[in-house]
Formats: sequence, structure tokens, C-alpha cells
Amino acid sequence: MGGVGHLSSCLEDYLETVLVLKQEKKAARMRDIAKHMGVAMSSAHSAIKRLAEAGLVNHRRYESIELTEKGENLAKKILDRHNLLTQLLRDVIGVHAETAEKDACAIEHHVSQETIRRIMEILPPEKNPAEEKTLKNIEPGKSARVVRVRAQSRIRKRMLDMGISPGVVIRVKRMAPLGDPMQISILGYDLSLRKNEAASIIVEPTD
Amino acid sequence: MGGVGHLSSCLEDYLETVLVLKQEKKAARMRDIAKHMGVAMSSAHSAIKRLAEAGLVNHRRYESIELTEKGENLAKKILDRHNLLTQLLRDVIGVHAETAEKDACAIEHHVSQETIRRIMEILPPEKNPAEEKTLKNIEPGKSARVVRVRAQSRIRKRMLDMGISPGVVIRVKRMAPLGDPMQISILGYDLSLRKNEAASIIVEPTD
DNA sequence: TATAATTGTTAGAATTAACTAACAATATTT
DNA sequence: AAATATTGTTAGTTAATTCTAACAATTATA
Repeated sequence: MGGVGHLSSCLEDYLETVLVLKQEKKAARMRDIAKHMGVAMSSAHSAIKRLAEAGLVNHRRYESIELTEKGENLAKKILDRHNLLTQLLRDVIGVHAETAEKDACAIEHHVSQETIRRIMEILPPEKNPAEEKTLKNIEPGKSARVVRVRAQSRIRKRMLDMGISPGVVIRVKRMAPLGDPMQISILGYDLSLRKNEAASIIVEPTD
Repeated sequence: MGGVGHLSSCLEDYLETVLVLKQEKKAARMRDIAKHMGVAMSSAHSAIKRLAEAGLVNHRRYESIELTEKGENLAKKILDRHNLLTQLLRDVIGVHAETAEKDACAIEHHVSQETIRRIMEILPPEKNPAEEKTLKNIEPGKSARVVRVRAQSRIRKRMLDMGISPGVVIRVKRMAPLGDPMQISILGYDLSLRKNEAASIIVEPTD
């Protein structure tokens, strides 16, 4: 089975819910969590208590629930998996959006890592939330390999002329004070690139 | 969620196990079930007890477990769903056979009917266990349309010569006393066909 | 501010599903 | 047939997850 951590699937659901509420900029109070999960508040309460004991959320009596850093990382992994499955069901299998959502939710805790990896491979990269990284997201000092250049033909050509093509490794040297343009190093050359250009270069970090 | 009946997914697993053992012609004793599920015998025992209470299996102390008709029907549905998902994971997603098996087992109880139907549509028919019907399975008096002829070239040719080719509708007239050969009517002719030949003709019933 | 409404907590019970351990029946071997 | 091994049953326990109901704190409203 594919549990990202050592949480029960039930607790994974609660953790995911907290992140979803946060991302939707809704408060994560007991009531919100209970409502979102469709359970009684007391159920949410004991679940959150267990998450707090595991160090994944912070919760003080009568106050709203916050993810810890550890909790947020885990929740993000869980949510990525969820979204990946939703995409698969909707875009490959062709199920209605709501059903895809519901089914993804039901099966996400039971799918192995191998299956997740394969699904990532067959989904077109731009649909794959876990892989949606562009050069813009790479921190100064780090390197990344170009996966695709997603730009209109004219700009695309210019980039290819600069040597930015799939497989090439780019190192981000530094950001200009206001973050635009950015300095990169590629094939021994140094270049500067506008941020919106960098955003259309899909990369995978080289670790 | 997609539960075929109103059983918990756990009980669905037990029911499915009983059918699998039966199909493999292995005895379905407590020990076999427990071993197949990887649980203690006492766990299997209480599960089977509940299945018996639901009228899905027959079980008398110290004797082996049999599916009731109701139980067998339900188990077949569950198993079809299982196989369908295994096919999807293995042949479409490209996961290793064992992983496909394991994952299918884990998610089969959580997938909605809509998703199952869609998967059926995208899988090639011969991969779809629920549709794997051969002429042999057609009852006397009923008709069916030939989908494919799955036979070695020599026999295949003979069948095609008899007019048995995809699209053609065959009516099963009657079985000989011992069930072999069977009388069929095709394109106005009457033919007799051996059962093992009939088994290699994949059909869809015309209703 | 007093009252009402909402939100949060706790305790206790029910269910499901697993386990271990003790014991009972059946089957196999000597 | 007696001894041993295997298989089956029962009882009792544990853990996870849910619930209801009673109560407590907080917030909103008149």
C-alpha cells in the first residue's frame, strides 16, 4: 500500500483537509474540518488530537488548527497524490469531474508508490501537479535540467538559439534585486533571462 | 463509493477470497481463507460468520465454506471489478503485474460504478473480464453476435469458412444430451460445433 | 451587558476488525 | 488404537473510528 507516511488513511484525510482549507483561505476550525469531512465535530476533534500528538498540526483549545512544517510537507504529498489521481480519472479514464474527485479521495490512500510514479509518467507533464516546476521556481545556486520549453514559436526559437533545449542543465546564479531578470549559467555561458521567460521553461531539479 | 452491495470492504475481500479459492479448485476451509487473506484464523472465522449471517455463504462447524447463489453472484461482481482494475493498472498504466494485483485489491472497494463503467469502455473488450463471453456460455434459444474468433490459424480458418466471423449473429439451437456437440444456426444454415470450438468464439449476447 | 447562538470539548458507547490464548474437533502417523 | 499434528472455535482484548449527549467557552445579537 502506498501510505506516504505511517498515518492511517483516516488521519491522512484529516491532514489533507486542513491543507485544502488553508489553500482555499478558509479558516481551519474544528467545525470547518468536521463539515468538510462530513463527520461530527467530536470525531474531528479526536482526529486532530491524534494529528497534534504526531506533531503534524498545532492545536490549542478553542483555537484554529495550523499545520506544522512537517505536517504541511506531508499534507502536500497527500494532496499531490490526490490531484494526480483526479487527473487520471478525469482526463484519461474520462470520468465526470465530481466522480473523479470523490473516487480519488477514496482510493488515494491505497495506491502504491509504483502506481503513482507510472501515472506521473503517462500524464502529460503540465497536468501533473507534482512536476509542475519551472525555471522560475529554482532557487539561486541550484541547478535544473530542462524538460520542455513551453513558449510560442518566436520566443521558443530564441530560447533554443540560446541553447535552452530539453536535456540541458541550467544553473541559476542569482536574482536581480527585484527578481527580474535572473542570471543563469548554461553550457558554460552566462545569460540573463526574464522571469516570465523562465516561467515557460519546464525543468526538473538535479539533486 | 462503489460498494457493489452493502458489505464492508473487509467482508467483500473475504467473499472474493472464497470465490478465488473455489475457482482455483482449492478447498475453502477456514485455514485457506485465513492464509489467503494473511490474517489469523479467528479473524477469518468471525468474518465468515458475518457473511453467513448475511446469507452469502454456507458454513457448518468444522466443514468447508461454500458460496450461496447470492454470495456467488456478488463475489463475481467484486472479482470482475478487481480484474478490471488489475488490467487497467497493468496494461494501461503499465505497472508491474504484482503491484497491479495488490493495488487493485486495495482500491477495488472504493471505486464508483461510473469509473468502473468508463474503464470498461476504454479497455479493449477482450481484456475486459466482465465481457468475456463465449458462444459456449450462450443458452439454447438465445442469440449472440460474434466479436472475435480466438483460435489457432487452422481451426480459425475452418470457422471462418463456416461463416463464423465478427459481426455474424449465431443462434444456439440446442445442446446434445451430453452437451457436446451443440447445434447452432448461422446465416440460415444449421451447423454443429464442438464445445471447445464454441469456447474460442467470443460473442456478445443480442438482447 | 444579558441572552442566544455558535463553536469546542469531553465522556461514554457502538462497530469493525484485528489479535492472542485456551480449548475442541478432526486427520494423520506410528 | 494411541499419540501427534492440524484445523476450527470461542472468549476476551485492543485499537481505530465513529456516534450521541452533556457541558463549556466564545461570539453575536438584542
